[in-house]
Formats: sequence, structure tokens, C-alpha cells
Amino acid sequence: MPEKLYELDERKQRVLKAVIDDYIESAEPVGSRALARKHDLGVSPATIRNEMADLEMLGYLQHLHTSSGRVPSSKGYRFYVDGLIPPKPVSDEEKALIDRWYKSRVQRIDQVFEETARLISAITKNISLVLAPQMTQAQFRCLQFLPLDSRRVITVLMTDAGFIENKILEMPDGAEFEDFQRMAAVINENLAGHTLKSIEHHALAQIRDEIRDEGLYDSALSIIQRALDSGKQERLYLGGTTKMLEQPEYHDVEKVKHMLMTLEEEELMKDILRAHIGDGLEVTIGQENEDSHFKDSSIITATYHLDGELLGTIAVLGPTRMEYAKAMSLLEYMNNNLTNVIKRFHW
Amino acid sequence: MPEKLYELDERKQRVLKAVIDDYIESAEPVGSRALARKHDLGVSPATIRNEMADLEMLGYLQHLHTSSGRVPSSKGYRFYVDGLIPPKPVSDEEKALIDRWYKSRVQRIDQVFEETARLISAITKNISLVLAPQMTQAQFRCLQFLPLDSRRVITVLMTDAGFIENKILEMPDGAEFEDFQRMAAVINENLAGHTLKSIEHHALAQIRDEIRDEGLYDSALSIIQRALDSGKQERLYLGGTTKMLEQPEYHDVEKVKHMLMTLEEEELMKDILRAHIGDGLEVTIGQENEDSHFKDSSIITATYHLDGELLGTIAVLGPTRMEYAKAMSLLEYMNNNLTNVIKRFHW
DNA sequence: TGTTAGCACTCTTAAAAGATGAGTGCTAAA
DNA sequence: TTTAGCACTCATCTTTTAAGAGTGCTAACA
Repeated sequence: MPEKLYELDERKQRVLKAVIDDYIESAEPVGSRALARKHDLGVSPATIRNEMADLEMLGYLQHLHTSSGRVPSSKGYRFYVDGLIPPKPVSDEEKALIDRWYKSRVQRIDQVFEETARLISAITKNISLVLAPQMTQAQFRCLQFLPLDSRRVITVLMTDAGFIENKILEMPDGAEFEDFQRMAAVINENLAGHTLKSIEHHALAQIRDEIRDEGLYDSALSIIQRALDSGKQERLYLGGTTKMLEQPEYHDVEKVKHMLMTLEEEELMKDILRAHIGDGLEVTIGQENEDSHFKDSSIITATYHLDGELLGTIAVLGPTRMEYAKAMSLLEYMNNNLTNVIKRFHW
Repeated sequence: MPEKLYELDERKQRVLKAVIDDYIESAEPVGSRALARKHDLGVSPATIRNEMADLEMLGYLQHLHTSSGRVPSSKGYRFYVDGLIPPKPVSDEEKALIDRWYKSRVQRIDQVFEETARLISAITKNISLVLAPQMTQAQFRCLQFLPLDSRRVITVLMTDAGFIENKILEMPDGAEFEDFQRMAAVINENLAGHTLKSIEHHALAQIRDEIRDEGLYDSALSIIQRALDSGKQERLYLGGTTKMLEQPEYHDVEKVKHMLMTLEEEELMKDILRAHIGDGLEVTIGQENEDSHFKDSSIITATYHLDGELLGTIAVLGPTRMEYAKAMSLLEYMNNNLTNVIKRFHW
């Protein structure tokens, strides 16, 4: 049966696309009559009924109740996303909006991520997630100490991606600020250009040799350690928890509560995003989600890079009935844009 | 009529208190029979009915519909809060929880505020707002420059309350890093101990005299300006948007959406909190709120201080039917506690 | 053989009608 | 002044009814 290869003939595909387009727009189960009226498929409702029955048998559509129209299944959406989806590029107005938005709101680099999340939510009316770069991927640029008082110094750590972290440290007994400055010189010489990750594992040994003083070395070690620590975790920015209420799927407070509580589990959400990291755009639909919390949600992720280095992930999370075309092209655009915006903070 | 002075005799007060206690707990309009059963007031439902009718005439209670029990009015809550409220101190377990919470989660000072908001929401199941100190109130401690590359320096600004802000700046043409260091010395000598606010207005003139170079002075000025800018605004931390869904008042998505959208207007919320700043605990109930968005909400605020200096405000925002006793004592406790926690970051 | 019209049937949703019950207000008696 | 009693009001819950959208199947048609 060569039919097997192309399970869906051209008309079935047209019907499927029409059903999904309709459902995405209306959030109501779609019936044969309405379908025949809106999209002119050139056949009668009865024929469409037959096609829909076939599509249901094949698993692309679902019946909620014996009566009442059909709704796409995960498999249906999958086929739609993989082949039927109409391109819906980001409009010029939207591009202009995005540009203006960044220009007016972003000062510090963490605001880039915050505003990116907000922007994605504003445009897609869905929840957005932005996983900001692990600083471990970033390269060490320099570490400086500033005297604070007789017992403390401020450690300022910089990476090549424009991140600056600071931390107040107690000086060990007997140490002078000059010792710290000497240490900084040694450290900077040895570590410049290394990724933060590799610092942890290798480069410290060399420093040990150069700093003769055991006690000072130990505190240097713990200082770097602690300075790195705060930069180590990826940060997750969340947007659109208000916007999502506009989706009819969340007109029930219980569902909202459930979703918000899930989103609050930051580690879980990070894991999910990390698991989705692939190259470019990745769409995970309903049942395809491993986590049971998201069996009726879809997640679209895009990973952004800088000079070939993986930096992070941006994502849209919403009901399976989602404007995939729009969300996907937006993420793609934001993806490229984000790289540019970050570069402004990069030197 | 001496009665006028004490509009409510002792029994009326007991009835009012019982009604409010009941309503706060159940969120259902309370009727005379149920009241007589639960609280033993020693009189029959009929008598209570009469008392309630009086209380309604006097404006302390309200009728939703001809039938169905009574609900407290803003005036009723006001009387309750001012005189009837049963003390409900923070329990030892809660104190322990708070202590552990801070110890395990707080590293940087901004986390203090973030976690304070989260904690208040967790305990009161209501929205919490924390208005973090204006850094303008804080005292300038020192400003340091760090070389970044040939064209840029990193500016690090410290205040006595432990805030550190940093910012990357372009060096003006012809300037050397040594110039910046010289400038830092001048600036530090002149500004140490001044509040950030006063710096803006006064102290800069002296610096002008000491730094002879006009061009350098201008850039110094803009540097300080920009470094201060980011610290100038008060920051608002918001917590409990998920927790609020547990209140029956927010079982309607439209109300939730409305509230969340209002909360998103950061400047509006800041203004409201600023307007509420008084000494110690302040309770604003329902209609007493000037902003129309909060006519059926209550806001409890507490301001926290450090060494007599106003630092900021913490607040609980919820439906008028709120556990005032609990929220008030919690805020009072957090208030003191916050001062201690902040002191850890203070030197 | 694929397409279509027709029709019985299903099931949801909305509106109407009734039943229940909590609560009030008033009157009259204690 | 307090209380019991009773008629009355409304919200709410359940049941009933009606309407409408949609399906599935059969038979006719091109």
C-alpha cells in the first residue's frame, strides 16, 4: 500500500489544516458545516464529515463527546507544525516595537532577559521563559578587589559577556589589601580567557604555585569559588502570567493556580528547558511533553548563541491550541535579535 | 444622649466582633442563627437579629440581598481593627520558619526583599509588597573605578547599607585611567558620609574646584550621575500572586486579571505605598482607599527603619475580608526582623 | 466509486420551573 | 427588653424542557 507512506492525501491535509486553523482561532470544537462555510474546500459538509471521521481514526483529530465537533490531537498538531503551518513572519510593526522596547527599557544586561520575557508574552499572549546564560560558559575576564574597610574587600568579577558580579568578603587574619592585589594580578594573568567552568577544574593549580603563601592561597581559592558561585546558576526569567489569563483555557482559576504553582518550581522549569535544548527551534506538543504538568500544553523553545557558544534558551509556553506560526517566527526573530542586543553588552 | 459617644454598647460590640470573626473565617454572609450557635452570646437569634439590624442602621454591617446574612462594611472593619481585634501574635513556629527561611535563602541584599515578600505571602496567603529603600537615603560610602580595557572603566558604587551598584562607562577621549583614579580619590574624600540625595544637590561643586580639568569634571559628573541613577529608584518587590488565588474573592478569573494588571503598574503601586507611609502600622480598609482599584481591598503597611532612618515599606494587600490580626502582627514582626537582617549587610 | 442529501440520533447548553433552605422583619407574648 | 413564632424573600440546587449543533449512516446520484 503506497498510501501508507503518505497517510494523508492532499484533501485530508487541507481538511486537517482547516480544522486546526479554525480551532486555534476560535477555541471551539469545529464541525463539518462551519468548516465548509468558512474555508471553501469545494466539497459538501458530508464529505468533510467523512474525511474528519478518517482523520479521527488515524489519530489526528479527537472527539470530545459523540456530538460536538472535532479538536486536534497532539498528533494532529504535530503534522500541522511539521508540514502544514502557514508562514507568519514577524511584521515590520512588531519588529519596530521590539526594537523600541529594548532601546527604551534596557540598561543592565539582566534587564535584557527580563524584558525579552515580557516582550514575548506581550506579543504571543502566552507565558514566556527565558533561561539566561550560565556564566560557566562565559569567559573569565578579570577579577578585581576593592578595599572596603580594614577587614573587608569587595570582589568584582567580570566576564566577556558583560556580566559583572560583586561580593563582599572578609579578609583572613593577617592579610593585607596589598596581598589581595598581588593575588588579583596572579589570578588575572592565569585565568584570562578561560571559561568559568574550566577555572574550577584546572587552572587553579598554577595559581597555587605562584602564590607561595598557603594561607593566602586557600583564601584566594575560596574567594574565587564564592565569586563564581553566584554566577554559576542559570537564571530563569518568567513573563506573561497575567497575559495567559486571556486564553480561554485559563478561564478556570484552578487551572491557573495549578499552572502558576508549577511555574514556581524554578528547578523543574529549568530542567524542562534544558531538556528541550536542541539546535534552533523545537516544538513539543501536548502529550509529547514528558512532564505530566504539561500534557495539555505546548512548549516552543529556541536556543540562542553568541559566536558559536551556546548562551541560553527562550521559550513560549501555552495551551496546545497555540498560534504556532506566530510564536515560532517570533522566537526565531527574537533569537537573532537577542544575540545582537547581548552583543551591545559584550566587548 | 450620652449613648452617642459610645455608639455601640458592649453587646453590640460583641455581636459585631462575632460577625466579623465569622465572616473572615468563612467568607460567607453570616446570619443570626449560625452566630447564636457558634459564639455563645447568651441571647437568642431574635435578639441578635435586632442587634444586627441596629448595626446595619449605624453602618457597620451590610445587607447584600433582603435575605441572606450580613457582611461587615468598611466602617465595621475599621471599628474592629481599631478596638475589637483579638491579638494574634506570631507563633514561635512561624518565627522559627522565618528565621530559617532567611538564613537559607538570602545571599545578596536584594534577596532580602524578594524573600521577605515571598514569606509574607506564604504566611498570610495574600499579596505582599515590599518597597525597598531608596538609595538616595543611604549614605555614600565610596566610588571606585576599575580598568576594563583601553576605552572603558567599570564604576562601582557602594553605600553604607550594603548596596553595590556597578556600571560600565566609556572614557572620554584623551582621558587616562589614572585620571579616573585621581578623580575617585577626590570624590571619595568629598562625598563620604553624604546621602546620595544630598550629593546630587550640593557636594558636587566642591569637586569641581578640586578637579581643575573642565572636561574631566564634566565626565566625572555624568559618571556619578549615571552611577547614582540606577540606585535612585525605589524597587518594588511583589509576592503572592499565586497565593492570592486561595482566597475565594479571587475565584473569578476576571477579578484576578484585573488585580494582576493593576499590580503590574509599578509606579502606581509605589505611589500607593508611599502615600501609606506613616509611623508604624497603618491599615487602610476598602472604601478608605483612594485608588478605585482597591475599593474592596485592604492594605496594611509597615515602615521599617534603620538607626532612625526611614528605609522602606512592607505591605499586605488582600480582600477587605482579611485576617487583620494575623497580618498586622506578622508585619510588625517582619518589620523588626527585617531591620536585623539588613544590619547583617550593613557595616 | 466517490460524493452528496437526508434523516434519525446524541449530547451540550440555555432557559424555565419547581423545591429547598437560610435568613430576615415584624408582631405579640413573656 | 427579650424571645418565640410566622410569613415572606431570595439565592441556590435540581429537574425539566427546548433548541441547536454535530455526527453517523443509508441511499441516491454522477
